[in-house]
Amino acid sequence: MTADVDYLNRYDASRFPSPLVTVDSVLFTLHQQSLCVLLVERAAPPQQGLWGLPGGFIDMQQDDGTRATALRKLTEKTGIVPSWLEELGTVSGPGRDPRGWSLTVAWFALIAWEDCEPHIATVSDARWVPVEQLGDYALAFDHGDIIQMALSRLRQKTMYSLLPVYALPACFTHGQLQEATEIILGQPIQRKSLIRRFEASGMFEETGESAATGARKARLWRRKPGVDIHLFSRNLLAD
Amino acid sequence: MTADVDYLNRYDASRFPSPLVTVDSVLFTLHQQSLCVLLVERAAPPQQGLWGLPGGFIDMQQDDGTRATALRKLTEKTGIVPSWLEELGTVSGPGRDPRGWSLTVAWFALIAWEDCEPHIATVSDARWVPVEQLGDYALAFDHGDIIQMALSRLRQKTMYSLLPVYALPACFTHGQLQEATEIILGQPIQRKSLIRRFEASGMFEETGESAATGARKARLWRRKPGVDIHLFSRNLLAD
DNA sequence: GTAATAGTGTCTTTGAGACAGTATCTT
DNA sequence: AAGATACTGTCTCAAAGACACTATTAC
Repeated sequence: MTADVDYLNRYDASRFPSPLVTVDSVLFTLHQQSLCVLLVERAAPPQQGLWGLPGGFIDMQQDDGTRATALRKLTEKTGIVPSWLEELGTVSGPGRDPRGWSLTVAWFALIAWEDCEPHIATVSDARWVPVEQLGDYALAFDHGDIIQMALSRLRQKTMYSLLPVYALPACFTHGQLQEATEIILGQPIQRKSLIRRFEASGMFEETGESAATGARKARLWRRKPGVDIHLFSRNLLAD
Repeated sequence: MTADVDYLNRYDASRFPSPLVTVDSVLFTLHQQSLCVLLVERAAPPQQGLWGLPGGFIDMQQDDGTRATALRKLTEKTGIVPSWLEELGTVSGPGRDPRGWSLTVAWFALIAWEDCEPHIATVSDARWVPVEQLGDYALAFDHGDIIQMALSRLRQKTMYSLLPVYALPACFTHGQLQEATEIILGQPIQRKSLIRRFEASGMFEETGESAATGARKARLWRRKPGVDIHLFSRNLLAD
């Protein structure tokens, strides 16, 4: 290892050509019965004026990993920290960015509409787009593909976990979770199955409060602090 | 988009500091009742002499993505193309490589021992290490963590797919698949459950041949050409 | 024949799907 | 009381777990 000292003294990273590295996030939320993605209008070239994912370059001074980069960019746009953030994967190649060989680390996030709505309304270059309307937008680079990757991951994971809770406010009812799950999957699910899983997951506790969202008051629940997401060994909608 | 032309003429990637980008692979195989990982002795600094994952820098002339980089490096070491290769994720940060802020795209691969054994024997700086013996090796960077990520992904995926077939030769018996699965999971599984899945997957066809691996001859199977891996909606060993 | 591995039959168990039934709230 | 939503009970169904059983080969 002492050989390293010598080597590192002579090492100059800038001598080696290296790909352009960016970090982009697919941030989902639920609003008005629709699954929405946050898009940002590109203010500078390349592809100025097109819509794309929130993201950008790594700040090597500040960021201690690409998760930090993703969080920093998302917080700039939404004003809050997403309650779920996981790595989706990378896309790379010589042709996807006109500036040259590039690599993007894509992240995938969920947020409650209620939590960020006040802030996002003030940002004119960011917009929540329902997934069904994505076709109306000219998307930059391969961001359309990345969004499709994220969508399929979101739907897959919804089948074997209660991921949709991360798109709900801190306190919520069974009915809200069912609605969120159905919007994400695009089809109705059995309430009974959902509640069975809800109990079995051990992820939640009652607040004691109840909410009058419908005719009868519904109990309110919250995530137990510090409890990890539970993965089920069977899928919902397994046919 | 015409604004891009001007912009790109003036664009010089080397003006921006960028992280060190590498691609590393965790290549698994099965040998003598053990799950093994391919390790390579580092021939040059940093961390010369330590053992690490096969990998290296992207060749921006040749590689059309990090998958190509991973394949190129694996083929150099093993002489063959792995039958399974998927992206594991990235690790990044300022402290993991002494040369500075770095990012590694990690890939995860499976190969049949029989297919690469002749070649690997001739390469003195590469070695198959049974996972139980990883503790005996001083591993470079955070390669130990990456191997653990790969191991848990491999085991997880083995629970809801027949991934272990990719660690078998082109023709194999039910018994070999069961053995492979049990080695990977580290515990016995029900042969009946495995065969039920095997049939249901639609991934395989009989060769017509049979092999005398044990007392009674066993039928030989192969993967149907062009058929994708089947994902089950329930896990094996769900307790 | 025996021993050993290959392969099948079938009962149990688990958890999702379906849906009827009861409870509680607003009007 | 009526109507709506919240919640429960319970039957069916699909696939895994368990394990006994039969089949084929080597010796």
